[in-house]
Amino acid sequence: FQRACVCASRLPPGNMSKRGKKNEEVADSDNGTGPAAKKGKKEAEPPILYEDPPDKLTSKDGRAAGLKITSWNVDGLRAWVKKKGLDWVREESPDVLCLQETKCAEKALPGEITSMPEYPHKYWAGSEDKEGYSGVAMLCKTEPINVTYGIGKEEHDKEGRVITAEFPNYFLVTAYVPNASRGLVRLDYRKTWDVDFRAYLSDLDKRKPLILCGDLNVAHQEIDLKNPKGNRKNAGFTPEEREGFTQLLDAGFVDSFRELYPDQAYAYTFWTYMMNARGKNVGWRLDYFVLSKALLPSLCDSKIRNTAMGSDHCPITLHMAV
Amino acid sequence: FQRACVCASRLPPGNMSKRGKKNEEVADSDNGTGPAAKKGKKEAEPPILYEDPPDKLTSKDGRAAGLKITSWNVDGLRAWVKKKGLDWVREESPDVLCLQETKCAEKALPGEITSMPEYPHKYWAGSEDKEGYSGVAMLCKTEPINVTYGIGKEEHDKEGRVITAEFPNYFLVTAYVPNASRGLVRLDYRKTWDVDFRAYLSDLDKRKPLILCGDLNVAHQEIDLKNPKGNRKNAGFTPEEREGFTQLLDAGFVDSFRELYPDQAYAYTFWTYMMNARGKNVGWRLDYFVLSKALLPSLCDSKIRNTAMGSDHCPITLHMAV
DNA sequence: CTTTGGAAG
DNA sequence: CTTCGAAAG
Repeated sequence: FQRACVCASRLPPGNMSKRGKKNEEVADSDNGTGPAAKKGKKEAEPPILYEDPPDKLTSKDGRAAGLKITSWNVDGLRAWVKKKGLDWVREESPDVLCLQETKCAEKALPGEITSMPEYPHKYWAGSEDKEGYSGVAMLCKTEPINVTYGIGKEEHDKEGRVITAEFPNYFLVTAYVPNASRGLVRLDYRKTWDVDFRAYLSDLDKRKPLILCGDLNVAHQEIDLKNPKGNRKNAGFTPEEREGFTQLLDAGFVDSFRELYPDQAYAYTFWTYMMNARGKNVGWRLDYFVLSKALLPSLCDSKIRNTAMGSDHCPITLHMAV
Repeated sequence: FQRACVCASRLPPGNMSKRGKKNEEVADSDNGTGPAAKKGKKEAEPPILYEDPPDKLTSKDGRAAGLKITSWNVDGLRAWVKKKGLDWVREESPDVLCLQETKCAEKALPGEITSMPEYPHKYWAGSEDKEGYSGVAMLCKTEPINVTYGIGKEEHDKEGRVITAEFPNYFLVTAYVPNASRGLVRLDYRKTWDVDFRAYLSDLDKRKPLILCGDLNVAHQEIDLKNPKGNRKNAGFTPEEREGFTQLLDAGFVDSFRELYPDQAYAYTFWTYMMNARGKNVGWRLDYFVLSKALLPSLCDSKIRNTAMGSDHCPITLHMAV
């Protein structure tokens, strides 16, 4: 049942050759190492999988994890519910559940989730214009002090992309960052978003440290996707989007997974449904827990739950000793 | 497995009461006879089903059936193929198979049907403007003398609704007649169609007798649908559409099923997918084999294959001694 | 490849 | 309720 693979190399993949197709998001084979990498047909090399290690439940300074947050781009809440996503959530049982790409108006939400007693405090944001587009949600076991929607800029706040919850010791922000789209037709908008979103987070951070989670729609470095060479001109791995993420970190934030596992390759959170990408682990790390530096001492673990099915993204989970 | 019911009353249903809803196409219960027909909630009366009698394979004048034609509105050829519609067809094995609402461009046809060796002669007509709309097909074991598309009037021939095949002793016409639509927004067009289509058939009939089959999108008389009272203002049972069919018959044609079974109620070929209409046999007879009067002596049987699944219509089959 | 709402039935 | 193509990812 569980994917095999134990000894994933700790180094990023080597030379990526002959991109084939045109500008598709993932290359089909393109692992290009070893004797099987011949010129002709693709050789069906065994995929290099990634097995997330057991959860570490203490911080560096020895405090016990007391806060568990899960984030999942569900790619359509209703389909995801039908595919038993909520069963997995009940098993995982995080204190806070953050969802992206719900694609569902609040009035069309399935009863299975609106009636979930484990999470009495539920917050929904949907796209105001296009039904069934974008949308994020936050479900909490304990009630936040305050909850806000959007990032305070009219031009960004009509697509249901951000929910911010204030808790006593931190802000929790969940976000579904705009996709630059095929042909990068929305890259200019994305750059504006990145600037404004970073400003929003920096302002919050002045008041209280924050945890940002969600689908940030960028693979930061080459190690964060299977086929970096072939995707430099594709949405999610353009220099502009990568630079946006770098600038976010430079503003005083930390990529929790990369902080803990600086050299871990093949660890992805998204695989296109096309070309059996997930079966071959041809993926991207697009989903993150980003922390204010002040929260770093409380970080226990940052997990990638890549055996959980129900979407083209897998869930990620954060353990904090707060 | 097979639907029960043997003793369906030979009389049309009695008083239809309290229409409920607004102008939905089928009423939910509304059978309104017997002691269970009380004022309040619907009582879940057992549905009156219809079991088609065994095929009669000789004509009145004692000749053996030698031609078998099946007509089926498949409501989307690709979905119908996935639902094993072709398995049923292979079992039925008609000499000619006529399909309506294929909703499929010729280049998108599934290989399962384009490669079917039992039918070497295949003819396709699709909507020229809207992909995935309308469309009819005819598959033949033996090659027709000639095949034409449409009814020879520009204004009607862009939606892939008619194929005419000429055989030595008859024309075979398959048609998907335009639906008058919700709110009867296309009833005016339908009336024009009915006039022109009737003229087309009359012209053909002067040359050689014809068999017309397909989804004619009208229930002719009250006996031809479960809820006549409630549907007088709905597409498929307006006075105008019914009169169109009457005028067709007056032009020298015969409704083969009604000819053989003049009083058979509850015999339907279409049930809306909504409200479990098929399970309750709340249906309409919309699919017909209509014959030139000259072919009446050759009529053996006109069947309703209402156990065949895969569409919101069931197939119908004609046996002729030609 | 898969989700969604929209048109059509 | 179910089909389909479109937009989006």
